[in-house]
Amino acid sequence: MIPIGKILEGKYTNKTVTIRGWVYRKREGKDIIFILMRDATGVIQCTFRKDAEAWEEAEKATIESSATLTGTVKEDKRAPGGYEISGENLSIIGLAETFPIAKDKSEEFLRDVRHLWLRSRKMSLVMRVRDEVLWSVHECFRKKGFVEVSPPMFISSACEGGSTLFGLKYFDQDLFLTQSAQLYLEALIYSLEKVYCVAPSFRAEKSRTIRHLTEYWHVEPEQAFADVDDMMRLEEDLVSYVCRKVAQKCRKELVELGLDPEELARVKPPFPRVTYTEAVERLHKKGLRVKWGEDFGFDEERVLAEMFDKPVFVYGYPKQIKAFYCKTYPEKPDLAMSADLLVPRIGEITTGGSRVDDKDELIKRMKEFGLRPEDYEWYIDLRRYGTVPHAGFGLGVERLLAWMLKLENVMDAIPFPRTIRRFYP
RNA sequence: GCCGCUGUAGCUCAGCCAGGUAGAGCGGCUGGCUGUUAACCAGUCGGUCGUAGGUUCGAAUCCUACCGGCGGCGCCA
Repeated sequence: MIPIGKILEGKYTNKTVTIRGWVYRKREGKDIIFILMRDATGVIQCTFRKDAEAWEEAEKATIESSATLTGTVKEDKRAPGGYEISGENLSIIGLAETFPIAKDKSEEFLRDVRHLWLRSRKMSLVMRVRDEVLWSVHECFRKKGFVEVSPPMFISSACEGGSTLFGLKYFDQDLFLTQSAQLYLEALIYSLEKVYCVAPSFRAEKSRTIRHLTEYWHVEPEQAFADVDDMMRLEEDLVSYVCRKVAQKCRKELVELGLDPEELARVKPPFPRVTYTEAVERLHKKGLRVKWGEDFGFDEERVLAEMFDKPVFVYGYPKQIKAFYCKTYPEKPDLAMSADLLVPRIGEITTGGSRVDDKDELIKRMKEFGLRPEDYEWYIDLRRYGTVPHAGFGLGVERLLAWMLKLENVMDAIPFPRTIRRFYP
């Protein structure tokens, strides 16, 4: 059994091969049938003459039927890809009914039949790049001495506000699905110091945008004895590493998706860094009306991101617009040691920073945010027994991928997207 | 949560503003075709016009409610 990709590399010219895969296209003439076969490695044209033994079987084959095919490889400029197989034998494995996806298709329909649309060139290319993104994330953390850990998905109290959690019945208790592993990662740094996870996060935000999923994959590192500046360095290293690896290893995929690998290869540290206060000033110069102390909306993020040719960090936010666990600068107690990484079109792809490491400060901040410290006893314990300064961040995998591949929607960066409106298939 | 757009054949859409017998292309099927490139040519099959009410002699078209989908804002990764 020969992978089609190997044949297209010219390694089997004039040899008899057997391939297996699915019928990608079919065109019938009076005395000749063209069947384009695809497998995981590529697409190749196969011809069947009327006098061939396989003619009848070739006539029967329908789009997306699975089959085994034997024939002789020939170099032929008329064939897409430059090579074709002169078909001698064809054996249909699973005869396909009329495939619902044809020439005309809408985004809506393709999402209704996502289980079938995953077979398309576009989706398979994106899935290959996604694989490389995840692999290179693991590689990068491993090289830096981080230990991969597995956080829980069921949680008993909110990581942040609480209004955006999915609730569920857990036997006779009310529990939630996690929206971040952060609090659990914080517990693990006391033994492992540098940890990370790649896990799903669930958010019940009723967002209707091209950058929101209710279930998304979250890369979250947490590091002891580190602060927000260490995190920004880690983030730019990670994002650059991933971009470089994808540019190297997914060159073909990028080109077929209509992208320039060099553009990704140019994403290198350092990324520009802008303080919140500077960002407000820059936005004022652009004519946007933002008041110091207010969080940026998507319009502001977009304008900021488009000022630079690389992802940009915005750091030093007013503490009231950041989460309760965000540490503040000792010399500027109104500013959070927190940074967001912004990219054009998608907006935030990461948020992170230093965490509050003092027990009394943590309890005070919880109360300010209307949280009940008794719900977080275990988390407060982490500050009771050998607390250390520490920091971490969260990266949205689908947002990263959507930015890297210029996808129209984060839904196309995951095989089976879940949004407020869509959970089938 | 607020706002906008949208729903007509398996798929993509026209018809709706100005009410009067349901249309095209693609796909399917049948036939034709000198090697096609999402082939081409001819014929043919295919629809409770999202659902339920209402107005009207008459509703895909006007009105109301509901349902599905897409997007913008807010919220966030």
